[in-house]
Amino acid sequence: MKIHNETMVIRKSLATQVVDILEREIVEGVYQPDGHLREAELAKRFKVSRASIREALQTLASRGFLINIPHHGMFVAPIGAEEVEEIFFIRAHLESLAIAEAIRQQEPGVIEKLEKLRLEMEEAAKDPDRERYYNLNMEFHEIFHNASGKKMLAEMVNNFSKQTQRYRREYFSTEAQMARSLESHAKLVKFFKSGQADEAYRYRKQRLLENSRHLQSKIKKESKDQSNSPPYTTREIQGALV
Amino acid sequence: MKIHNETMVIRKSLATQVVDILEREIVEGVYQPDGHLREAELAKRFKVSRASIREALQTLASRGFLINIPHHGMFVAPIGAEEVEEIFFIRAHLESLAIAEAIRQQEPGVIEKLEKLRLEMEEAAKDPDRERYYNLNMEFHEIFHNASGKKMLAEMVNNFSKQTQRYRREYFSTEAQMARSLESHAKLVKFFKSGQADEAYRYRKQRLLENSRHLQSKIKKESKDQSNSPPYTTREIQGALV
DNA sequence: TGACAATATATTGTCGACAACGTATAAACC
DNA sequence: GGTTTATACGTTGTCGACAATATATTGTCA
Repeated sequence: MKIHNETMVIRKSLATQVVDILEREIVEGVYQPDGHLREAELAKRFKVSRASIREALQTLASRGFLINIPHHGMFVAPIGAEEVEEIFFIRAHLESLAIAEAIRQQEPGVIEKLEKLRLEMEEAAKDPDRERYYNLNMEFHEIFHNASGKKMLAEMVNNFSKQTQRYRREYFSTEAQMARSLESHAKLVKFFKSGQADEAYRYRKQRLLENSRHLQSKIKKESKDQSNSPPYTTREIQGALV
Repeated sequence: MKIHNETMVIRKSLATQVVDILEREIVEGVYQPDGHLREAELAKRFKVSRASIREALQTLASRGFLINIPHHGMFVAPIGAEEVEEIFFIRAHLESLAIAEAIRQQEPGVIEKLEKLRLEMEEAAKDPDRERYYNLNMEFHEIFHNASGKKMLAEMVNNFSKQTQRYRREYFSTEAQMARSLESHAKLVKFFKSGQADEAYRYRKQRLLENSRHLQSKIKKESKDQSNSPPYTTREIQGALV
């Protein structure tokens, strides 16, 4: 049997490519919360049709990065204190679940990858190279979640992580926080080695709920400083938001 | 101040209308698992352009009802034993969470609605009117979840419910099962009244995990009877599915 | 001048047509 | 006859244009 399609590489659709770029830019803060992503503008920038842009925007909306207001377009999802609380609340339960499952699974090769990443993170912390630490941290957790063997669960958890990423970015700002993060990873790796799934579950949940409280107080303080008014004010739109 | 937009009703986009119809049809089994939803066909049926159809299909895919295979289209998500297990696993944790939160919230008016629905369900069980019971059951749980005050959580849980709906349809087939369901609702209402959030959490989780096992064995038995081969067999597509 | 109506502008919503891709069928070659 | 190459077909992917909608601007009248 001959494989006549030698590329074997699935050519990504234009919409998918746009999604990848925009998602990263939203996470990195290039687009501010409540920012309006105009279709025509993006079509010109990426040199694709508005159809592809619309498809990309819809995908991002379904992932929670954008919100669609009919006849007004897509806006970067503004995450207030309440939303952060809710997202972290869900994360706290799902992510700890994924971790516990991964430990029960004991998929071969995982522990080595985690240990390797953990060591690299220690180096990055010493430097200190925050950007590198940040990326390694993401990778560490994604590998952990994927090792749960539950695809949907891992995908959901990874997506939630990305959503809160823009707020967590500033989390690793102080070295004390990085130290706490390192300790956390060491504990998780230890739990993995010894197969202590339940302990890891409780530990991770606890940590995430702590992070949630930490971030909430931070956001509340910020929003007090600059009481930002919503960009849309008409009665109809307000109604749509409810 | 005059409201010059007297409709005040948000005119739904064509895509949204199509979504509503197709989602129900998928849940009701009009479209079989692995069934191919052709854009041109649907466009002709609904008398709208393919653009609107594509948007609708993408939405349904993001909700987990369809899977997109590039250059081959959208197919009704086939849920095997593994997927059922995973969905129920996630549901067991998230739904019990929503219920516990709703009980902690004690939003006024909720308990009356739940009690009213529960009594109607008892009637439907006596009849027995399975269709009515089924719809009341859905409403009961949606109200419960929404009362959690956590919008995302409620939305996620409700969506998962719908996804497993096509398998649960046959669940209320015997009267013994309906009786167990009734008992479960009575317990949940009791927990709500007495504010026993933690008890409700444990109870609901337990029940869902039981349902999961029950359904899995059923599905496994079915698939043994009719070993259905996948509708797509080429190497490329198989690769895309991984 | 102030309220209301009419117009202009910007943006999303919808459409039909063509291009690209993958598969099945038919033709050509040994 | 069996294998390879070429062709035709069906379906999704992409595009540019037009329609519908909401807001902002201008014009009109008291």
